[in-house]
Amino acid sequence: MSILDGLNTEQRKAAEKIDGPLLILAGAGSGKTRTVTYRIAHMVLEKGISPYKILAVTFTNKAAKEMRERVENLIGLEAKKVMVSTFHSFGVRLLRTYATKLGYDSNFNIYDGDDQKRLVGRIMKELVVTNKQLTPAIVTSRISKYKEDGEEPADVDVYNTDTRVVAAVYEKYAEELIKNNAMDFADLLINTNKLLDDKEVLEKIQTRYEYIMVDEYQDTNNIQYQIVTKIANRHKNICVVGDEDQSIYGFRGANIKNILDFEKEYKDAMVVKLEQNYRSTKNILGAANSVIKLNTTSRGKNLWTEKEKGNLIEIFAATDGRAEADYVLQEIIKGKNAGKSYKDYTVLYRTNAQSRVFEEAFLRHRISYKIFGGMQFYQRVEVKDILSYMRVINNPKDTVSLFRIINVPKRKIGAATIDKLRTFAELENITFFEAMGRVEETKLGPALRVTIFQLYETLKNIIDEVEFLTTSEIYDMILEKTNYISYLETYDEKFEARIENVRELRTSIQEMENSEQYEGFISLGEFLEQTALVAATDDLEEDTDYVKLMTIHNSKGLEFSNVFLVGMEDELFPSSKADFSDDDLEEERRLCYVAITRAEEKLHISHASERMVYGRISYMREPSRFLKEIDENYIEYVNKPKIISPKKQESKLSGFNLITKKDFKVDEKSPFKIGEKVIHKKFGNGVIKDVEAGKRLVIRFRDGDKKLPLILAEKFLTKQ
DNA sequence: TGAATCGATGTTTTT
DNA sequence: CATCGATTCA
Repeated sequence: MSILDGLNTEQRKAAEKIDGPLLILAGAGSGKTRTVTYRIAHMVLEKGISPYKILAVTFTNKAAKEMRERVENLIGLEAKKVMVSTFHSFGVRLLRTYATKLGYDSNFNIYDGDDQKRLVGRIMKELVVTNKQLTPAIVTSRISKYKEDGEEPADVDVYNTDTRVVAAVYEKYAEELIKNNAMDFADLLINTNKLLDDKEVLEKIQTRYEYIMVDEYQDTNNIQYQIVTKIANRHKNICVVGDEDQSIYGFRGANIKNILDFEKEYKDAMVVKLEQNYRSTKNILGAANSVIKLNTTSRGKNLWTEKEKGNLIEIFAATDGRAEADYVLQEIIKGKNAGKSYKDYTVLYRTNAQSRVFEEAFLRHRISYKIFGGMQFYQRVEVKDILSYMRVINNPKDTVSLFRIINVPKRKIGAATIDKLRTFAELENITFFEAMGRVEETKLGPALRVTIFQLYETLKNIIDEVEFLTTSEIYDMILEKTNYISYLETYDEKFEARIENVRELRTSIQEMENSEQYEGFISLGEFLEQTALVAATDDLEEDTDYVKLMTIHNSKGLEFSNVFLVGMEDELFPSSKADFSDDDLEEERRLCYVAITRAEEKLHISHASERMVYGRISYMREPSRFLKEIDENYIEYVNKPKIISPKKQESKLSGFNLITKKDFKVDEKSPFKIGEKVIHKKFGNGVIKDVEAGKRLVIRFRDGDKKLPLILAEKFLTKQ
C-alpha cells in the first residue's frame, strides 16, 4: 500500500522519482496538481523527507494555496512546513532579510506598473525627452524588457536616438528605485537572483531546500530560470512541471526554451508525459488538439480522455457585441431554469475591455457575476491614494507615492512647489520627505509652508507610532487626518462607489488581520506586500454562486464546466497587436488552446460582425482564423450563416449595416451603387452606404464610415 | 501658480 | 469610452 495508489501509471512514475532532475510534461487537465501534491505527500510520509526541505514554486498565490491545502489533506499539518510560494513572494521574503546586502532597506516598497510609469514619466520630463512616440508606457515596457533579459543600463545597445534615450531613462530609473527604496516586479526577481550570488545566502538556501519543484515551467523567464538553477545546483533534485502548449506569457519575458531544453540542461533527467485528460469531453479535447497541432513549437503529445463525446461546440455568430452578450445571457438563463447554477458558467475573453458589455447585460438581468482582473481593486484611484499614504508611512523615501498624495486632497501644492522642495532636498542632501519637515528653511510662501509642514507632521506622527499601531488603525488615522471621504464626496459623479471602495479597503485589511496566516495582526509592510502581489484570480471562490468573467490569461490553471469563449474575431483574437510573426501567432494559438481546454462539459464560441472598439463601431469583423482551424467534426452552428441568393444580396447587407429601403435609390451619375461592395486601396473592404448626388460616396469600412469625393472614387476604389 | 476645461490619444495579455 | 495632457482661466 502506498499513498501513490491513487495515481495512474504515468502520474505514479513521476511521483516516485524523488532524486535527480525530473521533467513532467503535463497536458491540460492531466492531473498535474494531483501528481505534484501526491509526490510531496509521498516524500514526506513514505520517504521520511522533512517538509522543511521542500520548496514548491507556483505561478499564483491561488495555486500555492490550493497546493498547500491539498497536501494538507494528504499529510495533515506537516504540510504547513513545506515552502509553497510564488517566485515573487519567495523573492520578497529573501529580500526583506538580506536587503542591506543590495543597498536597500528591508522596508522597501513594491512598485506596480502604474508606479513605474509615473517614475519613468517624471524622469523623461527631467531629461526633456521630446520624441512624442516615446510615451512613459512604451519606455517603461522597454525598460522592463531589458530587465527581464538581464540587461543592465550599461549593456543596452544604443544603435539609434530612441535606444539612447531609453537607455538613459533606464539608468536614471534604476538609480531612482534605489533612492526611493523601492523595487519593481522585475527587481524582485533580479535582486533575488543577485542575492543567490552571495555565498552566505546561497549556502543557506541550498542547505535548506534540498528538493525544488517548479510549476508552470513553460512560463518562467530567464531570471526565474537562473534562480531555480542556482538553488537546485547542489542537490540537483529539481522537478519542473509544465506544458509547452500552454506557454502564454512570452510578452512578459517567459522563455519557452526553458522547458523545451530541460533535457539538454540535465542530461540524466527523467521525462514523464501525462497525457490522460480528466477534465474535458472528447469533443472539446478533439477541438483543442486540432488547433494546437498547427504549432511548430509543439512537441506533440497525444492527449486523450476516457470521457464521453459530450456536446458539440456551439458557435454563435452575433450581429454585434450586445447580441453576443444577449446570447450568453440567454444561455445562462436557460441553464439556470434547467437546474444549473451561475457558478457553472464562465466567460473568457482576450482583452479586459470586453467584460463591459457582459457586465451591463448581467446587471440588467440581475445575474450575479464577478469579473476577475482588469482594473484591480488595489489599483483604483481612490484605493491607490490611501495605499500611497500607507506606503509613504511604511517607507518615507518613496517619492512616487509621496508625490501622488502630496496634493490629494487638494492642498494647493503643485508641480512648481514640488520642484522647489526637490531642489532644496538635493542641496541639503536629504530626502524629499525630510525637506518637507524643514520647509521653514525654504523660500516658499508662508501659507504653503504651513500646509506642507502640517502634512509632514501628520505623517511623521504616524510613522513614529507605527510599531504600536495596527494596520486598521493606521488606515483610520489617514482617513481622519486627511478628510479623504469628504474630499471624495466632491470628486465626481461616481463618488458613492469610490467611497464604497475605500471602505472596502478597510474590510480587506481586517480580513487579512483575521486570517489564519496572520492571526490577528498584520504589519503595515506585510499588508502592502499582499496588495502588491495579489493576482487577479487569487480570490476566486469556487463555491460562490456567480458567473465568472476573466481573460484567457487569467483562466490558466483553472477549469470550468461551461465556458463561453467570446469575441472570437480576427484582430481581437488573434490580437491585431500581435505582429503576426510566427512566434506571436503561435503564442496566440496556444492561448486559444488554453481557452478551449478550460471547458469540462460544454464550450460556446461566439463572434460578432460589429462591435464597439474605443467607443467607435468597428464593422465587418471576420471570425477568428483560429475558429476555422477547429476540426468541423466537433462543432455545430447555432445560427448557420444564411445562404443568400445573389438577388437578395442587398437585404443581407441591410441586415448588418442598417441600410433602409430608401437607400436603394441609384444615382445615375455615379458608377457606384448603394449596397455595392468595394475595395479601397487604403481602407480595405467596404460597402457603399450612400451616394450624395454627383458629389461623394459614403462608404462603410471596418473602422467606420468614410466620405469619399466621387472624383477620387475611381482612383481608389475597385469593385469587389 | 493652481484649477478647470477641452481636445487628443490609445489597450492585448500580468506577477 | 475614458484617461491624460496641454491650454487657458482665475
